[in-house]
Amino acid sequence: MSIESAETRLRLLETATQVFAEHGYATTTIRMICGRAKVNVAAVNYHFGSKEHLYREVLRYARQRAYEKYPLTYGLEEGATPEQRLRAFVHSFLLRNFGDVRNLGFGTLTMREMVEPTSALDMIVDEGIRSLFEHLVAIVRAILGEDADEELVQACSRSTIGQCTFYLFSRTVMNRMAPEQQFGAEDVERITDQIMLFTLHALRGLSGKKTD
Amino acid sequence: MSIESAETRLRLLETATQVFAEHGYATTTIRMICGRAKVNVAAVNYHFGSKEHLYREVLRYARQRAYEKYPLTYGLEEGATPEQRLRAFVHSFLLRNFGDVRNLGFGTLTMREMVEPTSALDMIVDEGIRSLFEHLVAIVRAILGEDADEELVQACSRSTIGQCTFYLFSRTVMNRMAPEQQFGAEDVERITDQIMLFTLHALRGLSGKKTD
DNA sequence: TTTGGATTGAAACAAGCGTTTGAAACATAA
DNA sequence: TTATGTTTCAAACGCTTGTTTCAATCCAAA
Repeated sequence: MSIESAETRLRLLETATQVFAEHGYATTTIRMICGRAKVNVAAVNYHFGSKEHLYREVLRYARQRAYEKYPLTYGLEEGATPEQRLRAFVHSFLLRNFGDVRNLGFGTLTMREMVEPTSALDMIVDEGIRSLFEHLVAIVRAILGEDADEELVQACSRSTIGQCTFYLFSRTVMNRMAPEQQFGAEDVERITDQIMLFTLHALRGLSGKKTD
Repeated sequence: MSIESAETRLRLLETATQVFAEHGYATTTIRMICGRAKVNVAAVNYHFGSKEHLYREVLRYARQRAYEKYPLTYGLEEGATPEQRLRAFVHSFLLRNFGDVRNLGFGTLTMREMVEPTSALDMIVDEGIRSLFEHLVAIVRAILGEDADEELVQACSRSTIGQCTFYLFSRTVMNRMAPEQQFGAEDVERITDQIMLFTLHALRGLSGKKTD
């Protein structure tokens, strides 16, 4: 494979990430992607085999880049407290999913896949979401106490990540309801603070208790 | 319009609600709907004008039926406390959005519209979500205290509804990660309890404080 | 410079889409 | 029964889709 061929492939990957994120899998056409990437329509099938294969490569590509830049322990030092690790989790989650124009695609692509699953959802779950959630559960368990009821730990983990995903899923609606208050990259710090404030009060109040 | 014509129209509406909820607007074809409803493909354009007009009618229809059955004050008596009103809000939200097979469509349709907006999103926001959120904000303000910082009230409202929407948006993923623990209509009571437990501890902890 | 596989490009392909057509079937009132 | 407007139906319309074709072009090795 020549250098130029690799460049075409990469340009297709980058462009397709944007277009798939903007329009979703079904609505995106190969001609949209190729038009914006300034390559021939046959290039997708030559380099990736099909629209679906390109899409799967896009998902991998976006995820890898997002986690490289913002790992689960983003900005964390050795021997951090559970509270610090929770903050790093929330903060990196927000950054990874909509904190940067350059990896804008990842959060949107994942979100779309969750709402309108293609065959690629299993890949996303197995290669990302599962370990993400387990990471969170471990932190929540550490805060609640190691002997906390498992169902309570799970429920609190869902409540915590639910607050985070809200800013991803409800972005379009919130921006329409309160256009003066956008939720973008520059608001990540403030949102992190608010989620932490809410969550830590809840977890401390529940610490050492049983569910129901 | 004859009785049979009205029946055809209604059958199209019901069937279209299911199919749009299952596949989304773009992926759904008129032939899918008409095939399942056992009417001719021309019926959609005859009774509704176009696929898009049918879709908008479906959104109205699903919303009206869902709110009729589960209003914001579902099961609430006069003079209820803010905590009781919050519980009714969470409970009715869950029931309305995925608590019943008969109004399965509403939550899914709204969710899809939020992630992949069509021109109908403004309608959804103006005729439903805006007042829903304001209703919640009023409750949260009552719990935090009337002189609570407005930004804190807003943030806590987002954290609260974020927990609710999680069970809607992340359903596909949660069911894949833990197939033995499904989140369906029979789990609404338990989920309501868990959200309330988490949220009330957070709100009580924050009561009377300022955000920073 | 010549050769041969890799890559690109314009054009065409079959299939499926939303929509339209016009005749047939139906229902209702004179 | 006849006349009139409504509703259904099979078929076709024009268009877009993902994909394929095959000649033109490129580029490194011989």
